[in-house]
Amino acid sequence: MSGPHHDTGPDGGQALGPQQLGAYFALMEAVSMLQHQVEQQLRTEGDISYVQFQLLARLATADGPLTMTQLADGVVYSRSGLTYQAGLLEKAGLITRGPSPDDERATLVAITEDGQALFGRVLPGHTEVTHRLLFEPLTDDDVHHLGDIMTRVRDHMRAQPPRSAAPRKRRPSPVSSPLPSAQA
Amino acid sequence: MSGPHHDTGPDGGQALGPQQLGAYFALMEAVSMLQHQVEQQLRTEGDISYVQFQLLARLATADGPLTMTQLADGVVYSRSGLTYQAGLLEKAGLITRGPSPDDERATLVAITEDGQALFGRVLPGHTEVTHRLLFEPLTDDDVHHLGDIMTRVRDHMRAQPPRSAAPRKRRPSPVSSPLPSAQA
DNA sequence: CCGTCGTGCTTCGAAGTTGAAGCAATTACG
DNA sequence: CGTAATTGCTTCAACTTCGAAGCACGACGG
Repeated sequence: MSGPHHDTGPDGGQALGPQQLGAYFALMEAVSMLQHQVEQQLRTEGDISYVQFQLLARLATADGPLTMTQLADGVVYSRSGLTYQAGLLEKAGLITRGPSPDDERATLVAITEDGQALFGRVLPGHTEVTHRLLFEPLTDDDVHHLGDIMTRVRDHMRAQPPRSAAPRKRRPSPVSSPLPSAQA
Repeated sequence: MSGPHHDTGPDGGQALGPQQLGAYFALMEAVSMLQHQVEQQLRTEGDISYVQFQLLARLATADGPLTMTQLADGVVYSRSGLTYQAGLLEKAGLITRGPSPDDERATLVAITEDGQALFGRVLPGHTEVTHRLLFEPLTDDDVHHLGDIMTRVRDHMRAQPPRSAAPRKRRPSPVSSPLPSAQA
């Protein structure tokens, strides 16, 4: 058993072994395919994108309204992207945006009944696709391993310091993600 | 085509257990973060996108020139996307496009020396990022498991018949902005 | 109070992706 | 051969995303 060795290679770079290359490629391709299929399903059944689904999911499982910043965390990389998507969702009547009583510069976002209804309508299909494509060929043991491995990787990545200076101060309030968060 | 009938609930959906949910979320978030970091590195060191890197990689490791279709396979989901990217790469002098002697409608794409040089220049950084973010917290055993699991998942997905095989079109309403609040 | 800085969100322009439509070459089939 | 269906690629319009710049509010320090 070897530990998590990460020696710097003799050539200055880190060479990836065949085992690692295979894992890397399979991982990226499989996730890419899964994402694509999930998008198809969400578009077909609910006419929403994966990003919009994630936003609805966050709002549906949150206790109350969220600010734009809280909502964006882990779903999109830019605030402007969230502004755009929130505009679409609001226009569709799935969410509402209103000023915060405390901070008038903040915008509180809440899910509407239509939004919850839509979320409930597409969730089974989402689950079905995920199950059929991802979990069907896996044993319980595999799932356990996968979760353990990817959780460790994710936490490791989160702990990595940003390569460049933070353009703006980050909000260190990591909310327990009850729903899919694509990235931080 | 109806899949496996493992009906576990009255709503016809497959419920995902906590173990599966955790694995799913960690998987998606970790890959998303990894992709983002890789894009940053490629943009910084070589001024190319991840897609462009993948295309160069395919050409660099292929025996000879590839057709557009062969090149697109597994990298982009639309042919037009490849046309666009190939245009950029050709303009940058990294690849060449020419007609095929056999099929005159086909376009053969080959990598130039500049393209190979650029690929060789950014590859170490790519490897380094992948190693640092993905493999550093993993043991050799983990990598083996991950590769095994994801390879099975990928092959399983590849074997899945396209959803558009037989069924007729149901509702071709490609509305993206105005989300229909259709009360089913 | 008042000026300054930091924070929350939006607007704007640039770049990339997709699906549908279109064109040219090839193959299938009488 | 001759016509029709198919294949390979490109063009085009619509949509999405991001980063930089901008606006408005809130927190401090004088």
